Amino acid sequence: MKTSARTEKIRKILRTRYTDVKTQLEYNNPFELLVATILSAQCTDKQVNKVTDNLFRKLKTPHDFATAPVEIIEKLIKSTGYFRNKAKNIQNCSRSIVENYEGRVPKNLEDLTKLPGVGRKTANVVLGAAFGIPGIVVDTHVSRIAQRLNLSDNKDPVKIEFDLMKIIPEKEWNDFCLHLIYFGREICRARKPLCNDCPVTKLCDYKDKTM
DNA sequence: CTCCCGATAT
DNA sequence: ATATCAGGAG
Repeated sequence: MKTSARTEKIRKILRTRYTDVKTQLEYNNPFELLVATILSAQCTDKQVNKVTDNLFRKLKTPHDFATAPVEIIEKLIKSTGYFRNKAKNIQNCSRSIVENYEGRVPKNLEDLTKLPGVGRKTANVVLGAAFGIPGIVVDTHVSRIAQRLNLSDNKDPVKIEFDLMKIIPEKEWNDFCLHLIYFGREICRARKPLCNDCPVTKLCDYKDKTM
């Protein structure tokens, strides 16, 4: 089967299975989403929501985060892991937003990725969810599934990003990645993927070796 | 490449 | 005990 036809079928199956997808992160504005996404590195969304609920009650604006003692931020986000790096990054990120962007989260990839602690994955999450700007979000799920479904031969996240950009219509970029993420959590899990329950198994050559 | 790092599932 | 969780920086 041609790659495009196979990709089309995969997209359709996932689209049908997962309607109305969105990030599980809880936020009230672009800045909160940025902070929540930085916190979500190597951490579940659920765990992030647990701390941001309280965090955003104590600290609201970029200015609040820029001027708070970093130890306070560390304490508030500790349970998300990597708390020293994340606290420092969130603070420096907030300072940059205050100093360089008039207190507003920039709306383009180039400026976003200049912020400390913000890579392409985080930037694309914010662009997509907060501003409706299309982007391919390559996280651990997207990376894993792109390889299992043979949508990309590459292991480098940036190369995967560009591979997917070529085979997915731009308007679908955000939803497609969310579909893969939902699919990755439910079926195509890192450990013990549920190949027997998989809706795209006929389009997939990957077979779970642990079964 | 290594380091950062707590919570959870298996 | 170990792998993994919507990664990024040095």
